[in-house]
Amino acid sequence: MRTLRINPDSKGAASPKGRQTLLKILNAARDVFIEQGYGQFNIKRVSERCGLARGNITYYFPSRDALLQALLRAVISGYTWDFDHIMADEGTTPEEKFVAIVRLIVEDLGTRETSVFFPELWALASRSDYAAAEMDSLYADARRYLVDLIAEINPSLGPDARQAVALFVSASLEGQTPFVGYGRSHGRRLPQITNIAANALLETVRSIGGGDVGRQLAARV
Amino acid sequence: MRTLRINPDSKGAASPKGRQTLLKILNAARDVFIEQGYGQFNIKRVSERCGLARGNITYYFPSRDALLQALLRAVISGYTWDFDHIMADEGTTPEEKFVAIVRLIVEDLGTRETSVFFPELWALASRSDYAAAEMDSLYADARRYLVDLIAEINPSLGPDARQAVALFVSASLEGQTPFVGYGRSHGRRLPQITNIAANALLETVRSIGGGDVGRQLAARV
Amino acid sequence: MRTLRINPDSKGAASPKGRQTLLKILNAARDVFIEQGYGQFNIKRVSERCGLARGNITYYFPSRDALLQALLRAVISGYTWDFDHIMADEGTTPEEKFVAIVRLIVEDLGTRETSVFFPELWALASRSDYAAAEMDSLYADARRYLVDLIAEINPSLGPDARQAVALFVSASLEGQTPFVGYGRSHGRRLPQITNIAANALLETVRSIGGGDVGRQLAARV
Amino acid sequence: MRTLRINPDSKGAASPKGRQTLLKILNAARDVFIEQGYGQFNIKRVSERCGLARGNITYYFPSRDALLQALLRAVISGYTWDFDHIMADEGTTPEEKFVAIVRLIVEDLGTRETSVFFPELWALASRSDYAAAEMDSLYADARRYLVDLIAEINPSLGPDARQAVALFVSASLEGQTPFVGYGRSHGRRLPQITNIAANALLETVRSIGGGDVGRQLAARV
DNA sequence: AATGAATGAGCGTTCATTCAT
DNA sequence: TATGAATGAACGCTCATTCAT
Repeated sequence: MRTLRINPDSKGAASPKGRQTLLKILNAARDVFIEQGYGQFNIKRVSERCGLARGNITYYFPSRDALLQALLRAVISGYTWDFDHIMADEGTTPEEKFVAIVRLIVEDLGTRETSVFFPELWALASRSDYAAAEMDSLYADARRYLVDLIAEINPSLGPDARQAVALFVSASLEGQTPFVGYGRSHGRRLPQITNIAANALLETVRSIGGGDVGRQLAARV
Repeated sequence: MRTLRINPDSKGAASPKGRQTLLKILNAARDVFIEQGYGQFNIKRVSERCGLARGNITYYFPSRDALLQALLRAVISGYTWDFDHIMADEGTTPEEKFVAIVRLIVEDLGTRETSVFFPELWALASRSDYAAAEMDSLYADARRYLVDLIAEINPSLGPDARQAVALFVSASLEGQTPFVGYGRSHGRRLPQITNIAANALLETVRSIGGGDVGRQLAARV
Repeated sequence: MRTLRINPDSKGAASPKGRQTLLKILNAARDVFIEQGYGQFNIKRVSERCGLARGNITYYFPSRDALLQALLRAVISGYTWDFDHIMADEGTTPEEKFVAIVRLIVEDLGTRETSVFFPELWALASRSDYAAAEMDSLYADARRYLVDLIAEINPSLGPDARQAVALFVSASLEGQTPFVGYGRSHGRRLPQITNIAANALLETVRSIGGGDVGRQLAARV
Repeated sequence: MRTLRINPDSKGAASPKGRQTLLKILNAARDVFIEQGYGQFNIKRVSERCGLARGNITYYFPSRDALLQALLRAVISGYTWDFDHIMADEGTTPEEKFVAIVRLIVEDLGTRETSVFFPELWALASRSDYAAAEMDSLYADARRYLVDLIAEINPSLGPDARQAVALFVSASLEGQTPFVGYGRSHGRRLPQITNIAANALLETVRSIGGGDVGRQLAARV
């Protein structure tokens, strides 16, 4: 399970004890959110989970919504996938790096936390600008790596096309979650899907046409 | 907006008036679900939406959950994408049919209903066996068409590999929803993504290796 | 199970079909009352029990209370214990008749209906004048027999004393219900208690002092 | 009116203020139960009675049923009749003690609380295991004193017979409640019935045959 | 006579939030 | 900081009752 990162300007984050309690609350919040979903996510359950009085939760988070926002930020902050060491590895080709990243993402979606958290986040993003913004920043981050690799693998793609292809690749990978994620109906296919994804998306990046992808492809089909 | 289909064994569908009211409730329920999400989906809002007394909602649906289930079923029943006429068109190649289906799906995800409903459904499926089952049956249905076309386009794939590839294709398409769906942060890229998806996935189906996909691919990468 | 008696001036009691439905409702009402208690006694359950629409129940009984009253009367009407043949038996002494009546009453309290119905009725009588009146008339009826026998067994007792002793005897017997009635915690002692009651109460009637019982006894102790 | 005893392991009894509020709630609950009966016993009425918000009642008692259970226990705990000083009086014979206890019980049943509470309890005991258990423990307590006295008054009775006779005596006394209790139709006869009960039951204990009461008596009648 | 439909009041329960200590 | 206490709004659900057909 990933570790949560406290937002430094949270209330109570000044003293060491405050920081500890903050973490206790956020961890409990994460557990409740993962185990019971957004629908059952409320201060009462969180307080029971971490053994603190309800009043104390509101001391740190003035409202339920504030807690949820802090939770989203904390979870998402912990998610910056560990792509850096993949990128830094000098002995590997861009293709190999691309495949490694794809594999990392797909395998991650086999964890309970990921396969529960993200669908909730996507749903939330329809209602909450805050959730939408957090979601955005997370994926923008991940796409940055993809864009760089795509540029190397397929130099014929222009900047916008690279962005679009990275978006497609990223969304394709995320889309596997509700189907082969932890506990989902095709969960046993996760390894198989991992391989398919790696091959298919690498091939896609290699072969997709140059120029303005959108217009060119529109003509072809 | 799609029309809802009443489950014929719903209670209260005895008289014509009852059936009309049932539909009124389901429509209101759909609206609330789409506009406010699962979190705000409750009988009070539904009753206000359709101008009926709260008690009358429970007359038709004995519990909030029963209403939700009926709603999921009704929405999902209306969703059997209109693939039949695509498949029936004798002048088109399997590749063209495949691309047509891909386009149909991606374009559909640009509608408000789809881009709100499905993420909620995916999140729900983590908690509710019922939602999971409905979700499953819907996608199983859609994949059936894909499997047939994949078999024609790439005859070297065995039955299980076809299933896996169809699953990957379908999930890849669905995965675009939270990113380029209606109102989502990259919504303006929907046409571009549509083209990329069509080309990339067709290419994937064409070129993906025969035999046991999983093992073969595992070896290649 | 005793049969219920319809109040002839009930609505709908005119036609044969009406009478039949009335009985169906009352039987269902009795079952619900016995099986679920006054607290769960409501029109919905009764209607489900007898398979009639709720609207139809209110056709016969304009209100829940009216149904309850009719039920009480119907049950109580069916309860006039069969004392007449005991009293008519010419070969038996008054003592034997008294004991026979005591036994009949105590044994009856071993039935489920009796041991559930009467405590509910006693509780009800605190709140409802109607229930109190029905309860009164039932027991006044039963006491009439006792008073006659007591007069024969112990001629020294004046009219008021006879009434008081009969009241004590009757209440003593009823009091066994919550303790040795059907399903109660000392239910297995019912036969034993029957014998004790028969002997003790017969002895009581025989030996209790003449004159004004109240004053005399007050002096003795 | 008797005082209620708080169950020491009740929730919310942490601070003095909490304990005070708990008592306020229980008192209100008792009043509602006595004045309006089990049928009208609900949290809203209790909250109105004690001037607290409904939510605060559930803060102390998580459910209506928990409140009812606490109420039963509190009322019953307050009921351990004051028999000890009667038993301790060295100048009185067992007969006199027996009569004193009988009088105490019968006179108590002339209070409003008793004559309303117990019939409700007996009815409740048919449905609720909890009520049945509480009822049981209360009466088992009371019978213990009777059994001891019976053993002294009539040494020929074996242990089981003593139990049975005590049960009969206790039930006979309780049985007077719905008839001569406070507000009941024969309430004016309470003093008269007190005397009859005292004499009759003392005589019963004195004269009832030794050996196995059940079998012997069965033979006699 | 009987049904299905509809209403509205009422209650249990949950829960975010406030506040005194 | 932390807790216990208290509030009030909201919601699910039950149910008696009314009414058109």
